[in-house]
Amino acid sequence: MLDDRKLAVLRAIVEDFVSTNEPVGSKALADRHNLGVSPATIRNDMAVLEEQGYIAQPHTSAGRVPTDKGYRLFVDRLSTIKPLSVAERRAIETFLSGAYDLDDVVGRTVRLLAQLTRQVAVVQYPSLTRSSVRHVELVPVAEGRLLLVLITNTGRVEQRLIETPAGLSEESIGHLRALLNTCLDGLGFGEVPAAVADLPEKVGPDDRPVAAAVLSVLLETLVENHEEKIVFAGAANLAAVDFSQSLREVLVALEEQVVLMRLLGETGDSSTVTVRIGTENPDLGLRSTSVVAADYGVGDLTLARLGVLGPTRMDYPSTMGAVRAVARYVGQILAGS
Amino acid sequence: MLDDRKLAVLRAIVEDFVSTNEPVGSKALADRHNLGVSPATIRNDMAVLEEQGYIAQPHTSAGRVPTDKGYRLFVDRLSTIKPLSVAERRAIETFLSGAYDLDDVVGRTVRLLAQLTRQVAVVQYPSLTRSSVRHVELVPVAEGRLLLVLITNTGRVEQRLIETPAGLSEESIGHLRALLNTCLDGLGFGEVPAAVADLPEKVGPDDRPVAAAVLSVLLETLVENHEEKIVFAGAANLAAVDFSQSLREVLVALEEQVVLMRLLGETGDSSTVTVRIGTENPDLGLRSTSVVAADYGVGDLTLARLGVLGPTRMDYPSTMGAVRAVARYVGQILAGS
DNA sequence: AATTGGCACTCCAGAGTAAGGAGTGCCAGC
DNA sequence: GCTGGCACTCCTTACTCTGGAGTGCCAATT
Repeated sequence: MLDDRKLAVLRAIVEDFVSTNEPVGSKALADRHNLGVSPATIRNDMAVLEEQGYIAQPHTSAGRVPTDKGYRLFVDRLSTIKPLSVAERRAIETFLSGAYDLDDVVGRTVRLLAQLTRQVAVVQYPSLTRSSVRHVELVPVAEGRLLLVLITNTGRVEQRLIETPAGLSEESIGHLRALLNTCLDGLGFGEVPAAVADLPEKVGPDDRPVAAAVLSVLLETLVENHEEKIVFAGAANLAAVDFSQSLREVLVALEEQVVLMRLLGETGDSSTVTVRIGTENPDLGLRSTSVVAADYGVGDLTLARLGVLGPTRMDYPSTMGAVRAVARYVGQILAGS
Repeated sequence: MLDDRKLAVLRAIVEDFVSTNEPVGSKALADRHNLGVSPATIRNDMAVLEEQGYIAQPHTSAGRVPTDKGYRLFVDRLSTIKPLSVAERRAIETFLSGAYDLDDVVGRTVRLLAQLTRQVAVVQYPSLTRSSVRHVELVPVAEGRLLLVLITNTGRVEQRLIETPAGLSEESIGHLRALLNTCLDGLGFGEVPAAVADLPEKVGPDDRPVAAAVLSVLLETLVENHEEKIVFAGAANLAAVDFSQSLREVLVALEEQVVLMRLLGETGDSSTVTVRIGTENPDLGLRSTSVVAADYGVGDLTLARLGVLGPTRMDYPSTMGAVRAVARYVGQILAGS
């Protein structure tokens, strides 16, 4: 349907439009890229591309602009991921290796990615459902209140307050803590519910209510797992692009954890980097943005996702390169710690 | 120098400009506020106010706009903090009391404040320097790496990775943990350095290097305290106001922890709510914004600050009311947990 | 002495008009 | 199937013009 030259024209249109942000016409194309044909021929090709929905004109007698469908074709068949330069790789490495805990790793990653791509970066914390228990701690913080602290193998630390019956002895707490740790150490979070089911029966009758309270909070934290932690950075980069009135919508979307989660999408179908373009996004406020995302993890184990959000009119090859590289380095850093 | 009527005129100008965002003229003033005098008289007063630098005109033959100096006078002498409505108070209370840990309290607070004021809210985590140690935990996460987890009386949980010599026994770790806890429990963070100074001497010779490593990380975390944690929310509200090109600058400033810290300013000079107007701010990118901030804490103990950032042209009385109210409620919530 | 109405003046905002130019679609010729 | 030519469209920019809001000043009034 589309011969090679038409594809080349589409590629040229995307590249020019991305770099100039202005509708591109047949003459400019013929000048800047040596396609070996005249503007008139290009016009004919453009007419076909437009008919098939890959490009559109803002108004009669203007140049052409890629549609979402056009970008999609570009990403799928007309471009290759652009590897980062050596200097960039080195910068990533040194910047990330300075991190001293998980919060810091995630914080540095998200800032790094935002700076590298000059867009908004989004990073999800290593998912609880794919982690395992390293240690459980119970700390009394006040009469009738315990702090449950949960440390995962990925270094993530979860904390949760528990209301307990008054008059709980130090000894009972110690006992419970020991029980929990022997029960749970090293367990994947999926296995936790089964492992702790009979916990109340293992403690003295007086401590049953406490055990039950701790258990319910524990399960709530892990299994329902309703608060996947996720952060973003680089909002300022949005203001640089001309988003006109939709900037507000984008900012609103970014502040909603839920939207952010949906944005990164399901963890990948094996392909390294996934791209969502414009209306392919689930959220209405983000019709004119694209998301480039990838899984990251240690070895074969996928921990979570990270990505970049920007205007549909973005430099996909470079952005995909940056996302892929950062995802790999984060994996390495996490593996090392 | 400025009689009552001139002050009334200034107040009217500020109020009208804040609500309409347009330069206000003498006629409009005479119509909307019953000042009991004619527009001509008001014009004379305005000429005086302008001469003294309280108001300015964008261009000849336009209405007047308050200057930073004008807002300052308004805040200091012409307005009173506007208490929140009962409904608003109740909403705050229920919203905040649903929080289940410190992260959650801070997160809810910042979102609440942003929503309440329709501006950007900034909340600092309870300062480490004013907290005390509740519990110290050492968890091995891999060969040669320990995770130091520190729990404060305010419920804040700090984590930090420690590189240790290899071949550390479970027993040594347990010993060190016990030592740390007995040394430090209940101590204010200012007292920590002195208390742990002789720690290496209390452990066996083999464990000295580990003890030293733990100690240096601990001190680094607490005393240097170089990373005051601080969060913001409501960036989307910035887009609603017309910040023209400076929006980018403001967003950039917001993403810098350091700038954010300076923004909230020193912990208060006893007055409940402090206001920084336009050029009074330390940061250049924020010349056209104002910051309304307050301390929060439990009882007499100040823990940290929170506040709101918006255009200089903001509704100061309401914003101050919201900041004051939220600061109080956060204190109550923290006291209760 | 303070206040007021009148008046000429300034200057922005918005609407209308015109010229320029980039780009298109179509067609006939190669 | 490609190309050059040509008429046409319509955006962009600049310019002009007018209406109106607002000012500053002054002479009259209280």
